[in-house]
Amino acid sequence: MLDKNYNPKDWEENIYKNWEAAGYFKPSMDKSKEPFCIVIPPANVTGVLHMGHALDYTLQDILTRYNRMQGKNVLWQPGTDHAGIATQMVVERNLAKQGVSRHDLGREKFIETVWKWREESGGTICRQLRRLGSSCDWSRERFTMDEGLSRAVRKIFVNMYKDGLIYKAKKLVNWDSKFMTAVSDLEVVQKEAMGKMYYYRYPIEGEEGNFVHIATTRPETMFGDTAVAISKDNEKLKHLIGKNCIVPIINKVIPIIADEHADPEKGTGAVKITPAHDFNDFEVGKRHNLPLVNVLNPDATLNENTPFAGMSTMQAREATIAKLTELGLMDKIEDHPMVIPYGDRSGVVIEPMMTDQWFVDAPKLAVEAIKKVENGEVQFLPKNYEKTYFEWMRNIQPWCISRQLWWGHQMPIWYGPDEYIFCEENEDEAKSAAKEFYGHEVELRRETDVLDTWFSSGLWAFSTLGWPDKSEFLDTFYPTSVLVTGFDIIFFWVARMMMMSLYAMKKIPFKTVYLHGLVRDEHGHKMSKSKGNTVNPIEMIDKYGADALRFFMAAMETQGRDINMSEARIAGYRNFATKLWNAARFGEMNQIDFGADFDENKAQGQVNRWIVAKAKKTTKEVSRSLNNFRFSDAANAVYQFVWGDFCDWYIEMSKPILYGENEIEKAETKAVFAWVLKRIMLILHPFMPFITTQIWNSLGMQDELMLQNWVRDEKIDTQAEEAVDWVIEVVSKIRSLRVEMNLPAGAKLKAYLQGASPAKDYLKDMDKIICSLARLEFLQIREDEATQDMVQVVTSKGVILLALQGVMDFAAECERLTKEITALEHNLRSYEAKLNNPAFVEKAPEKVVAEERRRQREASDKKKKLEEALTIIEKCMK
RNA sequence: GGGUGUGUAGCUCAGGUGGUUAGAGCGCUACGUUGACAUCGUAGAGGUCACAAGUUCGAGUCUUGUCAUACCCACCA
Repeated sequence: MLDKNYNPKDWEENIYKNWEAAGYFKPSMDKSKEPFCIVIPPANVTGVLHMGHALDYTLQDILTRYNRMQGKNVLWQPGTDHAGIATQMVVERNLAKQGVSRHDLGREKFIETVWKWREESGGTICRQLRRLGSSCDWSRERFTMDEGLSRAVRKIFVNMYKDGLIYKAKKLVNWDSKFMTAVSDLEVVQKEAMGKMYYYRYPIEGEEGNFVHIATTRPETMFGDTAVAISKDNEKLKHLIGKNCIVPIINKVIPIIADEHADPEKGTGAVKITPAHDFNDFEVGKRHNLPLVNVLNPDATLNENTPFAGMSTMQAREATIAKLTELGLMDKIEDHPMVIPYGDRSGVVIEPMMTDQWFVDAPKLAVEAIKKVENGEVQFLPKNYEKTYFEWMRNIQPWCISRQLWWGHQMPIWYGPDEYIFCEENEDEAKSAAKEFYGHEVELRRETDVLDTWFSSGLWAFSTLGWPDKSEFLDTFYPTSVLVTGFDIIFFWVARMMMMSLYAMKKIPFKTVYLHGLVRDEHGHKMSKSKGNTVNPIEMIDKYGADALRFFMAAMETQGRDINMSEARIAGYRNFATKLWNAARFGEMNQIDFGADFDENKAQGQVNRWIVAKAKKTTKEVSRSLNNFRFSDAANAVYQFVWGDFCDWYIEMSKPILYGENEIEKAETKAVFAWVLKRIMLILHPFMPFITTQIWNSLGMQDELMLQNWVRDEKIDTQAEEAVDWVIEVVSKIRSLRVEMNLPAGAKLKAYLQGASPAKDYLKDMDKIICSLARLEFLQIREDEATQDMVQVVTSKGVILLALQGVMDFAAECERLTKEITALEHNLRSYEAKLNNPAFVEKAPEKVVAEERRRQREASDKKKKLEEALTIIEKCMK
């Protein structure tokens, strides 16, 4: 039995528990079935569910449930990510509240704390995923730092190192001075800001009063200058090339060199070269063999190579300018728009810094990864993201994978006494390798750096399936079927997965990449905590049910475009669920037996045949749309069928039969009703798994809905469609006329059909239905002419004549209409006068004028309508 | 500087290969408690499909340009 009201909160969580307990999310592992697999984009363990997750996971669950219902062997592989920097940051912040720093604890204790913290709060996002209805196989849940995945990370690392694809190098990298670690290019965000350009001059060595003028946005780095560059094409300045100049304050002599990096058009044409703190200067330095002078400490304060050791860069900048001014070397300071790099997590300015770091040879790995997309083995949807992917991959830089953090996969690298590198999967192997190398046992020192989180995420498609061990799951499900993720993650994750998977497996990780957009607020602004415009999906679920939120996501998802949040719309889909709930209750109240088998092809009644055809058409449309990842088309097709065809028309049309005397018709209609409702449960289930299961179970169905088979390749009987579509047309037109002519709502009209076949034939079966829906006393066929008191309703298949005699008082109505028309005419005159007044039109605000025009148009339209009605009535009176 | 989107009803958005009268939800107006449902029903108002030119028998849809707007990448001494 169904409750009187639709209250999803009462049973959603319970239904989920039953599914999970029964093991329905596990793949069948039936070898004869086609495999289908999605690996979940691992959520940050520290995270809580946001709208982006809700979208991402809803789409995946729809695909998972749909394919499961296709009878495939389906695995949705879940898991979470250790999210190095993000997690370490959260735990450090927690510790700070107790006045403890990670250094107080030491590395080992700190990592213990992180693990403990994960145990306590790490399950949140997975619990929230369950609230959404996600049918992933939780028994296979993985974590990027669990034992198996850590082993995969070490193995890949060792292999790549030995293949020369991972190497250590002293390079200029992006340095985050808050976390005191290197970060990759992708973790740096460029922000525009108004800064200052400082113009000052360096004296030329041995030429009193001669200077080279330079311009810079970062004067405090001048202590790291090891040259000044000028273009050899710079006619004005090229005479200085070859001379030396003096860095003031520290009085250091540096050469003036020729380099094309110095654009004569920019700045002063002469550039100070600071190879240790600028990516361009670094390249210049390499070309000219310039020494590197580091002027910063890891926390971005100035070091002892400068006169301002210990100062922050901003303090040092001021001090430098003050000193230069004192020395009389400042020329000018100008406002200058510039782009400053910030750490995406730390929010502090990123400094290019010379350090020892580890790199993956991404340019080499990219070659295959590009090819597989070019040749179509991997397809991006929407397709234009392939261009973005190519663009990035073809210009890819070596990937800095080492992080000077504590939380993460410590690199499997050991150093011998002479710093010789041993890269092995564990300490024992490293030791024996060292023993072999040195001829005796030695003390080894392990590398303290950890790996970029995305290194382990990059292995996700195969590591979660059991790699490097032999695994039935790996054999069955790799390559996976489709990857669903946000477009913002293409570089971070999709590209890395392509490269790592192709390296490790020699096979693509997935066949299709479906990229969706961002969920924005209702006005299209990006959601952010600082703006305070975030919406919590769990709150939406509490308020409207998970099904409503899911359906919203599906219905809004078109071709990967961004989605604007709309609570009103979610409420609308809750209403849709209520509507369906009540339709099911209607069936229940009419003692419909849902358990009985029925061959829908045997239905005789027009209306029954019609709804069966519509149901099959909708099924086909949903299949076709989901096969092509057209989520909104699929959702809208079901929505329109359930609310429009089934509730608005079929239920109303079946009432006269259900309440009538014809037992044969009644029995068939009940059977068809049951068949259609069950079909709705089936095709709606991927979108709204909770309500469909609840109704299914409440109606006494024994088998589990989510394991039912989807129906394919049905014959659709299109013959019945035309008849019922005409009935709908007739009823709609009569209803319109009733309102337009102001007929009393309860008045029963006499109606006659003037028409030939097929309308006449349709009438045989359906006059009762038309009468009931259009509130007619009767509808008969009439061959002779219409009498005066009749109005014509023209339909596509014949004319319906409505007899108005006795329904309304013609004289009174005539008087009412005339009065109303007179009043409107009066109004129209006043609008016209106003709008013809040039003073009004020119001086009044545009809005007011437009409003006046709108009123005028409205009044004029209404007048026309009333006049038409009056004409009809006058005719009737004759 | 290079690239990718978007611009359709008051609001938020749909409109694969060009084809009757351009759709939906919300909002709005009028009416309505008829034996599933007021979380509802019936009817209705509301659009120069950003602008301009072109291709075509026919353009919201294709081409070119303009304007507006969002994002991505790179660079900026």
